[in-house]
Amino acid sequence: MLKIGELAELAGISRDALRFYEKHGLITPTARTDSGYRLYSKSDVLRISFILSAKEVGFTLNEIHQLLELEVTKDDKSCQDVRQFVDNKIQIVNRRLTEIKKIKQSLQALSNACCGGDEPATHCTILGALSVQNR
Amino acid sequence: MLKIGELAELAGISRDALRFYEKHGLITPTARTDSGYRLYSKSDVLRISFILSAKEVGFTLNEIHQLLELEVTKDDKSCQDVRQFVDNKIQIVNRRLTEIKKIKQSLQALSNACCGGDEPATHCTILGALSVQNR
DNA sequence: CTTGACTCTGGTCTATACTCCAGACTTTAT
DNA sequence: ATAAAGTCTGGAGTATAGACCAGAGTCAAG
Repeated sequence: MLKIGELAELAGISRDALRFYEKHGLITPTARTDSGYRLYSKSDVLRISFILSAKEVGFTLNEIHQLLELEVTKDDKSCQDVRQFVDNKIQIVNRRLTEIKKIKQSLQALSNACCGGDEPATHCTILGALSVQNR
Repeated sequence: MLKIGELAELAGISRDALRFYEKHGLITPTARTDSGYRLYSKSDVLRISFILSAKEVGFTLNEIHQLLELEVTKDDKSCQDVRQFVDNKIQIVNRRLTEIKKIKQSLQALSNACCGGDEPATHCTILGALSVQNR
């Protein structure tokens, strides 16, 4: 079991962030010491790693909270609810994936085009690189 | 040339957002009418579309501002500066690309696994789907 | 057994990215 | 020609995601 400082270092975030996530219901330490120190288990580590991934992808803490709360209880209703919610998120993710590939190409075009080459200067701004893409 | 409301609708954002971007130096309308109405050109539309893409990818308005300001003036110094800045952003983009693929797989696993199948209920939370991935 | 590092709760403060008025002017439709 | 819809500036308000601080308790090492 890890104390808050240890988990914070492992995850690369601050203790305050961990307490903040707890306050907003994203994670609860598996246990506490007698003196009240938070103790995090292995599955807490997995949970934090999911939270950070999802954040990186652009989900808000609120959305992440909802994702973590999702549970299919095997009846049809919960199933439909979950499926609809998740499929909606997948759409969002797909849109981001498209955008991120576009931006990546523009950045790479910019990085490649300008140094030492004899490309026209129009390639040498991000919008130049972008409009080259668009052709 | 488009008025602010027309561009806002085209881009799917609010007029206030457009004025906000302007206030923060991300875009300036190509012209104004005699009465002071903003007029946006085609290249303004491209610029807004870049801003929105970059936002979707998770860049802050500040970073986007820097990206839009980038200009290689063909001397070695500006070239090096730009290259370093851009390569750094590419790294960030690559990290996000990795994360987004992970999350997408988890979401898809969750969407597929739970409805109608006879998978164990452990697959039926996002963390269940995630730890299935990890195996 | 004390000193320094860590943790606790509760609270205030900050940056980012807008949204939402208010009051005045302009344009468009009937 | 007038009403409705759109635009202007300036300023206040809001949500999100923490950072930072104070005062008090806790733990580990010399």
